[in-house]
Amino acid sequence: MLDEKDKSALHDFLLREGLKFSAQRLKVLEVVRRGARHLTAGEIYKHTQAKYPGIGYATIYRTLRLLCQAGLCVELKCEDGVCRYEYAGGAVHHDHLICTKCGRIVEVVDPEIERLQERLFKVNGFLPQRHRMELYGICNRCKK
Amino acid sequence: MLDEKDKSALHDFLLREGLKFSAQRLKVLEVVRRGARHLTAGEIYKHTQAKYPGIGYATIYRTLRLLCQAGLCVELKCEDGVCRYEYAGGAVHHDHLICTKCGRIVEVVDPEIERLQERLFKVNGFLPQRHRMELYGICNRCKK
DNA sequence: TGATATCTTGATAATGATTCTCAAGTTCAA
DNA sequence: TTGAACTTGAGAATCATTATCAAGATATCA
Ligand SMILES: [Zn+2]
Ligand SMILES: [Zn+2]
Ligand SMILES: [Zn+2]
Ligand SMILES: [Zn+2]
Repeated sequence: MLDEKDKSALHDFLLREGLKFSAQRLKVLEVVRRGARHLTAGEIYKHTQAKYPGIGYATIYRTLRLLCQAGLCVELKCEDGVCRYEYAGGAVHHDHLICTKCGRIVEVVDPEIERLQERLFKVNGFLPQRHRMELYGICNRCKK
Repeated sequence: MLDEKDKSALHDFLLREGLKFSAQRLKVLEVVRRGARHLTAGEIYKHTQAKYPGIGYATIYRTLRLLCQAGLCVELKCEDGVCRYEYAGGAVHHDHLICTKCGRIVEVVDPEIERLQERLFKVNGFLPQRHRMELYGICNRCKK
């Protein structure tokens, strides 16, 4: 169900941190890996229930945090106050273009913007860590 | 305490929307206008209490939403899940550079980035509405 | 292969920011 | 001045996320 690469990336991370492997953690990774992108914790909970009945909400949240630390997942704090998660194993950074009518999310990346962001960090004496850029507008389907 | 311009901008907005003027609304606007930038609703509540004892939390939240609609205030959804507000009467758009150690917030704007963002909207067939860009790093004071 | 120390889990309670409810108080156009 | 419509404050409700903790699973080492 899951690439060996993903599974061993999880294993390696757990070992490195002195943590333990579990079926639950693997199932959550599977859902994040195979499911749609930008799922909420609640959606991930439901999908994981199908593969592992009885799993609890707390485990979903704990595991998502773990996967983020392992670099296998990225958390996106949305304007509606709900976090969404997406698989990030070996994926490149990207930003989001979001339709305010239908909620459609398009992933974008502009190398020139990325470069200018780095410059902003430097000019202001900051050590760059990460950034978040969300562009809100109305998509072509909703413009009519 | 407040520019006539701010006061009448509030009045105009309320009139236009069929809403009513109140001392509470004026005081909240005053706090947002005169106080520090990027205050949380809780901080605005405390500051407003000093000027208008007895004001309730609900009124603070309701008024902040109103001021945002009126274009007098801008809401910033922060990573810690708490919203911060800043006066926006006639102010220009800006983005935020945030120190992950001390929480310091520097306001920045890069016209070139703004231009490229517009291009991203167009290229993807979106009608631009707004955007949010936050750069997270460690500021020079915290780098040591 | 056990014993065991440590980590993980699920149920549930707690948290904390924000929103809702509603009776009582205000505003303002007529 | 009057009254319909809007606001307010107190407290309850919401809702995503965290914390708690006893019971269960994992991995290490003899
Ligand atoms: Zn980017
Ligand atoms: Zn994405
Ligand atoms: Zn900008
Ligand atoms: Zn600002």
